[in-house]
Amino acid sequence: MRDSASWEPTSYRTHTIGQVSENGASMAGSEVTIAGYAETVRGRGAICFLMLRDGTGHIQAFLKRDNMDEGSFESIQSASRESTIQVTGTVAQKRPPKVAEGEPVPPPEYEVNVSSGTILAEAAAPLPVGVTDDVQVGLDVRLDNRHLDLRRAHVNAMFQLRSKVLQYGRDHLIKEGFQEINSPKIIAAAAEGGTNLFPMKYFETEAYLSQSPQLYKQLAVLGGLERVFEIGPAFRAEKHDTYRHLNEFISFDIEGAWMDDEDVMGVQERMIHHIWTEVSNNDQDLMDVINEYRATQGQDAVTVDVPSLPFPRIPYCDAIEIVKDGGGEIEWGDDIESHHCDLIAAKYPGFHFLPRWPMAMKPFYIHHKEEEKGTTGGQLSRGFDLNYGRDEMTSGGAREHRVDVLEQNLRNMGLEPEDFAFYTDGFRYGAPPHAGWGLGVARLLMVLTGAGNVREVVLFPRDRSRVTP
RNA sequence: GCCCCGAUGGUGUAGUGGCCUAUCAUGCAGCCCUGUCGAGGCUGCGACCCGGGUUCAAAUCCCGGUCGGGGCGCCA
Repeated sequence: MRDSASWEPTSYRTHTIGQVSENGASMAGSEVTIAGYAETVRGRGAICFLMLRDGTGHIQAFLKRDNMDEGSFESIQSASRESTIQVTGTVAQKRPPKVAEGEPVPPPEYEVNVSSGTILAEAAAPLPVGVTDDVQVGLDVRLDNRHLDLRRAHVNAMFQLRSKVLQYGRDHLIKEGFQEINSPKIIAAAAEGGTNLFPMKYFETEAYLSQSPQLYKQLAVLGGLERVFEIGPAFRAEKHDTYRHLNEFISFDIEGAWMDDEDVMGVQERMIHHIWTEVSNNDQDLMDVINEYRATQGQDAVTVDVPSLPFPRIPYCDAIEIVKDGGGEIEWGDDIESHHCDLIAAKYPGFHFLPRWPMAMKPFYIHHKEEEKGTTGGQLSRGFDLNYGRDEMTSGGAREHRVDVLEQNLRNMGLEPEDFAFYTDGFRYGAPPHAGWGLGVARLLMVLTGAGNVREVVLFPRDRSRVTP
């Protein structure tokens, strides 16, 4: 539940439910108006218990037929679950619950003795997914009814954590001198070869949805913005169907001048360290809500283990050896696949960088040094990944700032430098060496919250077969 | 794109050719109970994805479709 201590009153309430339930002792006797969802309504003829929930807490409203207008008493008593209800009344201490012999007496709780109330909007029944039911609902049904799914405490907690993660990440980057930018999402050409783009009609011409801010954040740095970051959508028209892929996702990107791959790996590990530290210090209550739910599902609790710095660095050539030693079939030059990552993760649980990939496997904008060769003599690059377990979180690297090499790289990959003139022209008038990375926000959230599917931590996910709601 | 699996009330499930007029939970409706609080008790409501086929008989077996799940590829 959110901390609402500083929230101002609104037209519909004098206090949040959190403000009342957390300050019951000092507020006892004062009149409040609150509003929320009806979590349960227990009627007993002459009296009625209404459990109300808003985004900040729960509280019981106590209704007595003699104390209020009979019509509104009747309507609230017969209200369906999840209806929104506004009540006005006096804060008072609840009668303590019966406890078994020998059990500890719980601390005093407070309720609102209602003098008037209104149903703001009746909820249809039955609910397509229960908000407080024990039955476990399939993900697809939940996503079809995300508006109700979000009312569940642990789902709500995940999205509050998401907001916190972005906040802490922003705070850290700003502290390191990065400034936030927004790059265009409607573009004329592929930013990187390889991934499929969604075409769209743009007046009389054809355009595409951007699959990465890559080229634009580089242009911002070349232009002198020095250190930039962007948190924005990326679109990929790939027909993948896995727990970790979506066709629209939020990419957390940075780019910095006068930096190489090692420098931006440092930025990344410090940022993740900061995020984990802050969550650990400030948001354990949200983790508790998630863990309460996990316990009901027989899942282990997730803990916020602040990773130590620096993160391990396992150069590509070493990673190949680890996979081979673990019995995996792989050769230098092969991609490191998910089952290979399991072998590496067995040795390096937690976050770990995989730097110095073969140049042939990296996009044209990745920098390489001619003298850096792999174990079989192949050209290495200054591109890296950040993995956690078997999952890739980040892809990044030092960028190629030599325009002649950049154009040769394009040609090597079967692309026409002329098609990228808008980009390569940015390198013709003095380009600072620079580096950066792109981080999948939802993948990071999966690690933090223990979510087994990226869709859990995306509000309205877009995959191959889902464009609604 | 490839491989494997699945579809039963609103939701989650039991079910392995006849015991199915289909189980249980949750939900919903109603009744009982004047302080409940995971409320409780009683009564009721509500389902075999669609289209073909096999069979005396199909929720159950076969084929096709649709939708979903898992794995892989590709990536963040």
